[in-house]
Amino acid sequence: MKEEKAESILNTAKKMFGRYGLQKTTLDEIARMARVAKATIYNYFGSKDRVYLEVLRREANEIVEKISFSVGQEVLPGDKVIAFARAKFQYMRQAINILNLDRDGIEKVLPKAESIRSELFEREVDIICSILEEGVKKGVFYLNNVPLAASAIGHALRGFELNWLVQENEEQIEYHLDELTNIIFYGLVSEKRSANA
Amino acid sequence: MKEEKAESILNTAKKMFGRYGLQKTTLDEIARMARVAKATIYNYFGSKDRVYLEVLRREANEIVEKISFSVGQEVLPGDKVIAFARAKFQYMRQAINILNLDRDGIEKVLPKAESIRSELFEREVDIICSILEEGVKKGVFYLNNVPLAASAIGHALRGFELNWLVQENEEQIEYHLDELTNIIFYGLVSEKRSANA
DNA sequence: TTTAGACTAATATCGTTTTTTAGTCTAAAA
DNA sequence: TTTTAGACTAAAAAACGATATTAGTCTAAA
Repeated sequence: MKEEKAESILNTAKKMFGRYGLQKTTLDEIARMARVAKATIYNYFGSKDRVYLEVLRREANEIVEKISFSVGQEVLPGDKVIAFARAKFQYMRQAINILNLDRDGIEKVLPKAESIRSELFEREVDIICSILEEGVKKGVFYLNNVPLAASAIGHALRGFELNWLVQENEEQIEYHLDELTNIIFYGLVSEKRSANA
Repeated sequence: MKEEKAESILNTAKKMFGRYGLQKTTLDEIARMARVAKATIYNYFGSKDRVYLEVLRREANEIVEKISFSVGQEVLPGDKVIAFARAKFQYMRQAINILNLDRDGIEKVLPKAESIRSELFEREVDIICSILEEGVKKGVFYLNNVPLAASAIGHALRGFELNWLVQENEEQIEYHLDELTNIIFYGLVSEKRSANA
């Protein structure tokens, strides 16, 4: 029941996979770096792929967790939307392996890995969905089809996510994201505006 | 001055590159399929890369042209935004090589090719920009920073573009796109709504 | 339980040979 | 003049076999 062993293995694996990728990282190296026997890794995870998938799974969970926390800090649905967007982009940075996953096009990598990626997307949409639902219930948002709207916003945010991998300047992302949330709030045709940049 | 030769070469090249990619397509094949001598291709284009880049350039131009036309058909700025989104996704389908370009992650391909891709993005943003500008001038859109808003919308649409490569069902895209434009118009906080799905 | 380490079978790497292909050239045909 | 077929070269890619790594197993000791 030495949980710390598994912990140590996964932390090391996360770093190594993040730096060198799935192929170029060997279990012998991970074992050496994590100061455990290779057999121990097999005891816990059974295969190299499952170590990798577990790393991805934890990254996804961590992101969802952190986003949920940030959203939970806010009270007003509007603030929650903004918190969501900010948190997502801030914490995505730490999910190196998930990030590399769609930098590499996903193709060659395990199908399971892609499903974790798309599951993350759906969980994000779920969070957006519940924010929107709350907003509608409170009478501050007006939407015909909440799940559809959530999904659309989710897709829109993906555009930033993927471009951001190339773009380096964090400020640019901030600006654009602010403008997008602004539009999402008030639309193009409303006179109401939040504080301008 | 036999323009038709160049035309034939480019049409054939577009098909072959689209089907087999840059690497797996040989100039000998293109020459054979286009019923011209290989030397003729070199007369016109000078190198294989330049043939490929010319194909990309034409695809980009065609898209911009078709989008501009579709947008031009509409009078109201709101309709123009919708026309833009629809046209973009409809005609992107035909730009096979540009599409493959970011399916393959762009990495391995020529740097010039990427610049054509990002140039296309900027031209699209320019179109959106002028639509928004017109809307603001006519008093139907309200925006602090038009270019920023245009860029944000452009990024948002990229999210669909990239996801759509994986998703097969065209209808889904339609639905989501409709919802997104709806949000972009009226925002989350406005009671005004267009006809619902 | 964990460990070090030996072990195997599959996979990847590497260096070499062979083939393909981008790009050039020429002389004839259009 | 321009285009063509085809020969040609140099460079890159594919094929291939030999070598080395590495995923995964097993064992006996700690």
